[in-house]
Amino acid sequence: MGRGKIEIKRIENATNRQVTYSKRRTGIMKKARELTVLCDAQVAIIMFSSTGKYHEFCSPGTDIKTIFDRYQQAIGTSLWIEQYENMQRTLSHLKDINRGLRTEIRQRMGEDLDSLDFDELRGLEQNVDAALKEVRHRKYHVISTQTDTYKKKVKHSHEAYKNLQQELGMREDPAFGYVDNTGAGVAWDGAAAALGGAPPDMYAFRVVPSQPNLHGMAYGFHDLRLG
Amino acid sequence: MGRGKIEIKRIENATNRQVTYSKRRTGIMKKARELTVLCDAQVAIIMFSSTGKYHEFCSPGTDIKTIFDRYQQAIGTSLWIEQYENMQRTLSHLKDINRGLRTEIRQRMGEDLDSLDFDELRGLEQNVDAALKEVRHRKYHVISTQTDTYKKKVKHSHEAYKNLQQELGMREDPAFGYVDNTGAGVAWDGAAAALGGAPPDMYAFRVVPSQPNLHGMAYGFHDLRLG
DNA sequence: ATCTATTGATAAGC
DNA sequence: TGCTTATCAATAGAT
Repeated sequence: MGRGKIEIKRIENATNRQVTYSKRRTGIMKKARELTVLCDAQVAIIMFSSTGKYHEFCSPGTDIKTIFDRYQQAIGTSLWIEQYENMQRTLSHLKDINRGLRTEIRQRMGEDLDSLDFDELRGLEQNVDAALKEVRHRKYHVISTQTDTYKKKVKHSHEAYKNLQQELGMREDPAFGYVDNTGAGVAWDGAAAALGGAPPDMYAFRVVPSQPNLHGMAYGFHDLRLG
Repeated sequence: MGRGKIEIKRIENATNRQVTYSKRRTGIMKKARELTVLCDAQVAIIMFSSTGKYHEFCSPGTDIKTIFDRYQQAIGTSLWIEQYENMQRTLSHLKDINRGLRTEIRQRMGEDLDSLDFDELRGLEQNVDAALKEVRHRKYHVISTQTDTYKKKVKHSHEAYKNLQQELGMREDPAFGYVDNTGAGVAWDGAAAALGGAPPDMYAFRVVPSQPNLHGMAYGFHDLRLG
């Protein structure tokens, strides 16, 4: 229908293609509107041109989402609804788990114990007691390991210092009678400081007196509302 | 286009309407297909007849859901997608939180302590220690409350027993010289047993030697996978 | 955009 | 539904 018949295949000329798209798009929309009125039907059309522009048609009195939902239900594979409900289930399950975990943490902190009976309290006590031993053990392990490390570092530094001093003494021109002990001493102090401070403060490194944090949460305070 | 021009308004004759629906539907589908091929466009059409039957058209190489998603994104009011992504975010956030909570519980149980530095260990130790005191305190509270309760019950029972014995002694015919002390004694033992066992075992009621449970989870073991 | 020659769609009838 | 055909509508190509 036009000045000549055309083959139904992709129009290579981009301009021509765009023009034809516009004309025929209008035609389809009109047909859809007529169908809607004549036959009392519901029609939804979504179109994307090759240039990415979109156009839509929808029967009056409804909207595309409604028709799409109805379509999903009709076709049975209401993938989305199913997926949505699945997510909702997963979510509430996760929230339940979350609630339980927070309750357990509170109880491990010695709060909210009213709901526990004697056996549960006994179990909790034993468990927390065992945990305390573990934590202490680990703490002592860490502290002794660090102490050893620092001892070694200090020892090595001291040896390096003595070697340096010795070398300097050999290279120094005895005629000048001058040895830069001050400079060497400063270097030594600097090395010791860089290693985290020398004894007597060995156990005080990086100690913060306030509530310590773990994973961004302070032990002793938790936001126990549901996320 | 037909044997006569028709007005674009609802066709009252149902049969006629249905026939026209079929014919025009086919026409639109054909037009849509041609548009797809000629102009390299993506088209999705959903149609519902007045009788509720549905028909669809979709450009080859894609599907209606894809086009609808693209449409939702294009139009901006991607209500559904937004809601979906919101849920997805909430979900992964909850999962992260749960992961953190499980880690904290494990650490409160004395496990997975390697990642903690000295300060964190010190804070954890103090916290667990305080919690242990709380739990012990609560346990003693529960036990003393229960002990009092049982003492009272035992006392009441004993009084009831004495009253009963007295009443029996008054009603018993003294001529027979017989009082059923054995039976009363058995009754008394039964009452004591029903109350949870008599003293020296007062503290052993309902003690289960295995791992106690709390909220369906045993202290000392947790399913620490993500829900 | 607008204009037409031409093809395409379809109303009515069977 | 499917086929036919007279008629009207859509549109290809030019301007």
